[in-house]
Amino acid sequence: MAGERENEVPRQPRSRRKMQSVTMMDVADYAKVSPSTVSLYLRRPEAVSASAGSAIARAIEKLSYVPNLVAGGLAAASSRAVSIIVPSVRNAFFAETVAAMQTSLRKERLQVILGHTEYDEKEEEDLVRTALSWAPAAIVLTGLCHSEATRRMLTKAHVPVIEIWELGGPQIDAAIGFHHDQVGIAAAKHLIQQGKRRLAFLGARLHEDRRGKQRCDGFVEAARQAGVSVEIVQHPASASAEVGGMLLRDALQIVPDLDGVACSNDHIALGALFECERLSMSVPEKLAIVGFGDLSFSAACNPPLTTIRPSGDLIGREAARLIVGHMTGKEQEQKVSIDTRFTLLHRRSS
Amino acid sequence: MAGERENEVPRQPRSRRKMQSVTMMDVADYAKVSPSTVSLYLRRPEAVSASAGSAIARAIEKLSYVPNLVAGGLAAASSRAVSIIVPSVRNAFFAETVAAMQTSLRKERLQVILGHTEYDEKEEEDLVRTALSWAPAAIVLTGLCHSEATRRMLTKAHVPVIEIWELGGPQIDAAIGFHHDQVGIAAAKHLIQQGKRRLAFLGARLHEDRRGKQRCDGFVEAARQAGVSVEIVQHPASASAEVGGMLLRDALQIVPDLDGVACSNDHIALGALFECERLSMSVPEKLAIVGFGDLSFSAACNPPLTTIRPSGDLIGREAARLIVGHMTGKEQEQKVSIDTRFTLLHRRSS
DNA sequence: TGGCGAAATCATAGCGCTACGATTTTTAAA
DNA sequence: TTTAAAAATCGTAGCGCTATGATTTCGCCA
Repeated sequence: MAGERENEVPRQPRSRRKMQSVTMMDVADYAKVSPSTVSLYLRRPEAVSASAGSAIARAIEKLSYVPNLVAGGLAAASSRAVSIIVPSVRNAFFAETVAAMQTSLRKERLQVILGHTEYDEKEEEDLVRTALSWAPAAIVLTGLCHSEATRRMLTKAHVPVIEIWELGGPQIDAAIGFHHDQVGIAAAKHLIQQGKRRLAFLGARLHEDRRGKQRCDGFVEAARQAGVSVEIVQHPASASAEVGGMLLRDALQIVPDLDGVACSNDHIALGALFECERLSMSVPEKLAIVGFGDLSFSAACNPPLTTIRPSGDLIGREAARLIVGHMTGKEQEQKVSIDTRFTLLHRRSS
Repeated sequence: MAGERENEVPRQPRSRRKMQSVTMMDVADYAKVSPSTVSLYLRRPEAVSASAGSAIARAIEKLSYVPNLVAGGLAAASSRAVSIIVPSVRNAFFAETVAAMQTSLRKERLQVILGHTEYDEKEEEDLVRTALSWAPAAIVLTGLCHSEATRRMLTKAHVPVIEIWELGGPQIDAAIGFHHDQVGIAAAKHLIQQGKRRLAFLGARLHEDRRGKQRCDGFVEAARQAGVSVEIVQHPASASAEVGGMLLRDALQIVPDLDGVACSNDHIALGALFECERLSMSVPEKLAIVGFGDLSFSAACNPPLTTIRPSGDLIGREAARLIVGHMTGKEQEQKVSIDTRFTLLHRRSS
């Protein structure tokens, strides 16, 4: 890195690896203040006099100083990083939340460190362990279900933990999300209200997708309570339009006079819609379809898809708000839980 | 945190904030070796004798020691973090790459730090600045176009830089991706081969989406060279099925006897497909449609969508490979460029 | 048994910054 | 003016770890 070894001294006592060429010390020298003042200025500009402030600002500009957050994190015993652990960013729901969080956190100069569990509890445990070694300002996890070891590490570490996208179970610190069983209930009630009486839930990967399963359970429960026939048709693969088509075919085999389906998400619903088209089954007359997610294509289908929209971005923004509140000491409450709700969008597929 | 202040000394010289309760020192004491040996064991287990190794392993297990990567990063002048800056993770393409990278990097115990530019060059500059203050092992950027300040910072910082998802321009260090103009050319050639002679390119947000624009340009150029009529129809909003429908209507207004369209991505193509359905326009007989991306729904549409598949995951894996190679010193080459190619999937929409 | 090179281990000096407590300067009240 | 209180600034001891070079231990042959 820095080429500082070729000088006249026959042998230097120690050749140190340097991280950066210009440090806070250099800025302090240039601005004729002490390093502490520079540090203070960087963290709480309002605590420094206007004259010192502008001198420091000029020095930073002149030397193009970039603070070393790693050193800062070590000294402060907490880094300006937030660790977010989601099942997968390929999933549009989580991508939306991650994007919203990152946007909100950036304003507070917090960085997002990302990890994917791929729906594996052991992987999550590992990711949490690594996350902790970064001494993050907060850790964000998906869902309320974690291994015992994960919970133990988190409670021992004294890091604020936020669990997102699920509500209604034992939470570690804060939780932000909604009740997935209520989504299922809303879908069932809606279909029944539309006069449908032979229902099915089309689900992908329900053995791994806890929240999908909750929606399914809510749906089945509500249908049963209303005295309406209901079946669960599922497939172990992850959700896609192809799987949706297959599931609808399977469902029609089991319940030939099927007249309403709820799907674990809009990918499945879209596939079901395409399958109806292929089978010349009129939607919603012969079969009503309700999805989940309100994905990018949902409003543009033929017919437009009735779906339930969660607010993934709101979850992200609220999580960021909580983290920032916690850091600034405003938010004292630990065990908050925020219900971000969901909306049923009644479009023409039902 | 650590409760070490209640001892007999009337007043301690300094109350220090502690990051963690059990440090490498504790492990060393427990295992009866020096801290250096523990550090060595953690970084290169094979350099430590079997007896010392197992003693250390036992100590780590017993004390449930979690190494502090922040301290490690400071001491080593480079952290085990890789900063990835993409326009948006909501975009399925980048989500796929990010996911693949994170999976590959995890095996080498490298963390992903994520940032979104939202297609804003100034934002990118800011993100790069912050990224640098983490002293990452590498920085991954999207595309080859960056502000002058960004380039300056990066070259000055001596960090390996990898630019992804674009090839064919001046690159900083390594670049991994493909030539987008060739995608456009492939789409045009394909449509012409199918006997189509009145073409249009349906594009969303082409003013911001550089790579979409490149595909568009390639398409138009190839069509012109073949002596085939071609129009560009665009919309400033970001890609969605709704915009796709609108664009197709616009296109038909401009070119009533339109017989082939290429779309800036599959969202647009899907919208066009739906619009055809509404207009009772047979696909591919009256109108052939080619998309880009091979998104989750593309194979399941009616008719299945002909599209061009980039390999987003391969880009991610290759990037990870390069980074790891660089860290271990295997990969010496700087200015490599890796062409990950693309595939035209001829399905029934053309 | 001695001696030598290789392997294993160690002691130490920071990496760049922040928080603490102390000191200096400024402000306002007496 | 004096003086207390408030505001601004400073000096410094680590935060926990790694890289370096030095030292010790080991394996092996003469």
